[in-house]
Amino acid sequence: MRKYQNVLRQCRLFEHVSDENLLAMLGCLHASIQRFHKNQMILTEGMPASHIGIVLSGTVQLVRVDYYGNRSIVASMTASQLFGESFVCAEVQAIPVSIVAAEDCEVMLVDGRRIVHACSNACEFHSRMIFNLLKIVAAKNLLFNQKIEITSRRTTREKLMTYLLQQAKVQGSSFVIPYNRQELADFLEVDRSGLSAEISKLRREGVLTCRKNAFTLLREDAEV
Amino acid sequence: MRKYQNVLRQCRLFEHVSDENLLAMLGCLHASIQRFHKNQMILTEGMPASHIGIVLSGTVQLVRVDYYGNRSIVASMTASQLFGESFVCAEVQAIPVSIVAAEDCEVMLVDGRRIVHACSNACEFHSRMIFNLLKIVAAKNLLFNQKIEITSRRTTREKLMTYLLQQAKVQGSSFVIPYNRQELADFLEVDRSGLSAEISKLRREGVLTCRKNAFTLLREDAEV
DNA sequence: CTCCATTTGTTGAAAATTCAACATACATTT
DNA sequence: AAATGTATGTTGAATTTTCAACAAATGGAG
Repeated sequence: MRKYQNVLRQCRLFEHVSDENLLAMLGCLHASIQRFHKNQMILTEGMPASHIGIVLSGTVQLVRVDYYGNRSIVASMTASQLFGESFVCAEVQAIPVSIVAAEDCEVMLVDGRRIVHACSNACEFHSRMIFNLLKIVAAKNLLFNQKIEITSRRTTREKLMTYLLQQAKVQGSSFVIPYNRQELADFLEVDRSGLSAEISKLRREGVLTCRKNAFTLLREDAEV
Repeated sequence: MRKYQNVLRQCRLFEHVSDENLLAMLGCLHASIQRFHKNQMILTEGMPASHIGIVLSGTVQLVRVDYYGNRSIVASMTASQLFGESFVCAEVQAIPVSIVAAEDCEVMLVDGRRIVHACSNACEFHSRMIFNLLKIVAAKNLLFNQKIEITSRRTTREKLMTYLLQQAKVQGSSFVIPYNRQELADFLEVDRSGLSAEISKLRREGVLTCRKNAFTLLREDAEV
């Protein structure tokens, strides 16, 4: 566990928790560390919502695959970020999405019900964790809002620019995105080839430059 | 306040709170009741996130209007439901959406920071409310997931059917939706005329019947 | 370095959406 | 009952997306 202490300290779930207490809490939560290879399922749609995951290394994606096999990427999480917490907190029977390893990764799984339900050990950090969880889940809500802002746009160009401008707002006009072209298309909910064409067009128009996943916005005034 | 006790008792924010304590808490939260007419703004995009609203009567909508005036309805809330809580809990500077009265309505506004920040009165129900808030915010998260399931579909028909099947799952095959045609289009993020055309087509195909906002699904096996 | 597999870019045809304009239905008021 | 305003349905043209197929580029492995 010690090996992961730095990542865990970054995790907002343990904000304002001292290192020694952290280890005690992990025991209380039945924490276990697991490794997953790229494309492996971590949590599968339909499973009961019992565990909360903490990404220790690598990247995991929240994905939904419909009846026809169309993949849709809802969100992407990297080191120190949580997944599955909303399903546990809302006490759903079956989780409505899957969590997949986007690359080789390590995750810590904890028994979510030990957080949400009363802790029999009367663990004094229980309420601190609930408070932290509230902030985390609320922040996810904002992420969903951003995602809806994107998908509410009607054209591929508008969706792409809305996403890129969101990123530029946080990271500055040069930034790296966590998606390759196919993944970006699955996140923006558009056709990959159409997306590639649109990126080329924006490049020709001098709105942006990009090299793989690294984008630079040149004229942020460009009409979205 | 007494007049609204029934609605407030329904509100999950006050779950496991006795009536007498409820009144005390409302004082602690600086609760005020306000009336809004149809189409009036309750909270406007860009405002600081300070208040949590509880719908007492009528319907409010979470909307986003883009640069070109295209309206997008993110969600709709009725009596006893909360709005604005995620923005307060996530401590954002400016709220990213607006809250509008979809019809004449009454709402209770409470000072959200009094919930999220330490209560100086050491109010003993503070932690109970935080716990309730966690469940509410997590449940909203699931709603967003449903919304994304809808908007991730590519065609108007698929978006509509996804929404109707979601409703049928909860309410049974006959149900009333909280949207007129234009609002439904703004919620599904599609063109209104195209939506009308698709509804007519589904009607002709014998997949559903509808009268205004009341829908009945006839063949739920219909391919989405 | 070459080969192979994967990713990204390009293109044209088919399908679907959007847009605008109008027709019809519905509800309310005068 | 007529008139008015709003909501809903219909249609065709223009735009955009999707789909499929292929070309080009990239990145590792041997």
